Amino acid sequence: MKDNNFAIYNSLTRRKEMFRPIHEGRVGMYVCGPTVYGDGHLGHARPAITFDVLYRYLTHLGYKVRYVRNITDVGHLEHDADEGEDKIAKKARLEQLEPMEVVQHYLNRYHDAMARLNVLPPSIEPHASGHIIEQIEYIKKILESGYAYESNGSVYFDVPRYNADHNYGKLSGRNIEELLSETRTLDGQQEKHHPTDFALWKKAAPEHIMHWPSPWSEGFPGWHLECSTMGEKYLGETFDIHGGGMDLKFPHHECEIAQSVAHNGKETVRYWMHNNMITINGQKMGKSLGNFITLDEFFTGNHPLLEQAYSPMTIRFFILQAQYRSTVDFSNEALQASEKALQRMLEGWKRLQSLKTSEDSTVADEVAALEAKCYEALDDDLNTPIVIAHLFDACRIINQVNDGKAKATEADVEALKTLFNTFLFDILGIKAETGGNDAGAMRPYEEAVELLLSIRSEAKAKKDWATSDLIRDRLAAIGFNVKDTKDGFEWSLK
RNA sequence: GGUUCCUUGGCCGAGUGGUUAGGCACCGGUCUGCAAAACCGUUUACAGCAGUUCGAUUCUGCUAGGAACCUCCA
Repeated sequence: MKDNNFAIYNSLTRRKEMFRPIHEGRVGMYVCGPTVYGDGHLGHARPAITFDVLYRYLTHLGYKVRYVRNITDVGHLEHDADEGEDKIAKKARLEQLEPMEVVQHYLNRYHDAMARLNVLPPSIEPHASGHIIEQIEYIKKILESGYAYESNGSVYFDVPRYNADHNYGKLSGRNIEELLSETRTLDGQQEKHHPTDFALWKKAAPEHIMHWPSPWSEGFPGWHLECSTMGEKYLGETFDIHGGGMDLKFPHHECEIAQSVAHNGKETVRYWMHNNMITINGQKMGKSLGNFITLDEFFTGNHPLLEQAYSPMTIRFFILQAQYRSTVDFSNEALQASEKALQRMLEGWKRLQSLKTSEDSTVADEVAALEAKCYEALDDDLNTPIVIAHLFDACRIINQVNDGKAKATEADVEALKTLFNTFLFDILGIKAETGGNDAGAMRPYEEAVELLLSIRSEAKAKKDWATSDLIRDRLAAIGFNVKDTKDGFEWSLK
C-alpha cells in the first residue's frame, strides 16, 4: 500500500479533503450510470472516464475497490409525458419493441463504446429493474420513519417534514423556503402535499408498459430511489465515494441524501464527487438540447459538426487534458490538437523502447523527479492535465536523448518506462493502439511493409529516386505514413 | 428571480500572492535528393474598475459577459 496523500474535492463541503476510507484498505464507490434508452454521447464519456481514472488510481494505491455503476432501465419520468410514462416505455412503443429489448440494445452499445474508450467495467453493474423488491422495502422503511406518505396509489417523500428535522438542500446549497416560493405548481400534481415532494413510488397509468406490483399500486419506483437502494445493498449503509455529473447534484443526489437519512437515520456517502459538463459552442451537450454527438459518431466521423473521425483514445486523451471539475468545450480544433498531442506522446513511448543508453546521464535528476510529480498531481484531486504535462516533459527528455543532445543511462530508461506504464497506461488508461492483442497476427503484414521500405532504402542509396518515390507514394496511397529518419525510416498506419 | 460556478496568450487548458505549466497553431532552426514527417528553440496572458499588500493573474468588492442547476439529463 502506498502512502495515501490523496485529496478529493468533496462537493458536500466544497473543499479538498484528504481521502480516508471508512474501512482500512477498502473503498466503496458508486457512480450514477447511464439511462439506456439511447446511444451514449460525448457527455456520457466524461463521468465514465473520470471515475475510471479514480477507480484505477485507488486500485493502484493498493485499495481493494468495489465500484458500482448502475444501469437505469426504469423509472425516469419524462417531462412531457402527462401520464407518467417512463422514458424506456415511450421509446419502446415508438419502435414497437419490448422495453427490455431496447434496454439490451443500447446497453450493448454502451458497453462497446466503453470498451473502446478503455473504460474498465465496474465491479457490479446493477439494473434498477432487477431491484424492484429492494426498492419497495426501502420505501416501506421511509414510510415507517414518517418521512413519506401515500397518496392515490403513489408514495411521495415529504420534503417539508424532512427539512424540519434535517437539512434538505445541503449539497446543492438550496433552502426549502426558496423552493417553496420558486417552484411552480403544476396541474395534476394535487397528489403531492408540497411541490418539492418527490415520488418514491408512482402508480402506473393503464397504458404504461413497465410496472410492478407493490403494496400501494401497480406501478414503478421513483427517479431517485434506485441509487440509494442499490448503493446501500452493495456498499453498505455508509460508503466512501459517490460520483456523477454536476447536473445530478439537484435534485437527484439531494434526494438520495434525504432518502438515506430517512431510511437509516444517517447519511450514506462520505465524499461526493461531481464531474463538470462537456459543452458545445459554450452550451451543455445534452439530450434535451439535441446538440449532442454520439460516441459512435465520433469514432466514425459521421456527423455534420465533425470534420473527421476521432479515435476513442483521442476522445479519452481530450477529456483527460482538462481537470474533471472544469467544463470542457468541444471543437474540432481542440480534438485535433489532442489527437496530435497523443501521437506525440505515443511516439515518445515508442522511441523509448530503443533508446540509446550511455554510461553517464545528463537527465537523471529530472527523470527521478517525474514520478513524485505525477503522484503529486493525481493526489491533488486527480489533476490529470498536470500528469500529462509531466509525461510530455518525459517525452522531451526522450527526444533529446534520441537526438544525441542528452544522455540517459539504462536506469533512466527503465525509470521512464515505469513512468509511462504506471501513469499513462495503468492510471490514465491510455493504450497504444498498435501492438495490441492482435499484434501477432499483424506481424507478417508489418514485415512485408518493412521489406518494401528496405528495398526503398537500397534504391535511395543508389540514388534511384524513381523506385524510391514509387514505393513511398504507393504505400501512401494504400494508407501508410512513411517518414525518413536519420538512419532509416519509420512508418505507421494513417 | 434563487443557488452554484466560470472569464488565462491565435485555440485548448493547468496553476500560483513575487520564480517556465503542458498541448495545438505561428515563427526561427536542425535533418533531408525532393517532399513530408520528426526533432530542437522561441514569441504572445491572466475580462474591466477599485481596494488590501512592499508586491496580485492569484485575496476582497463592484461592473460586464458566460455556464450549470432550480424540469428528464453525465
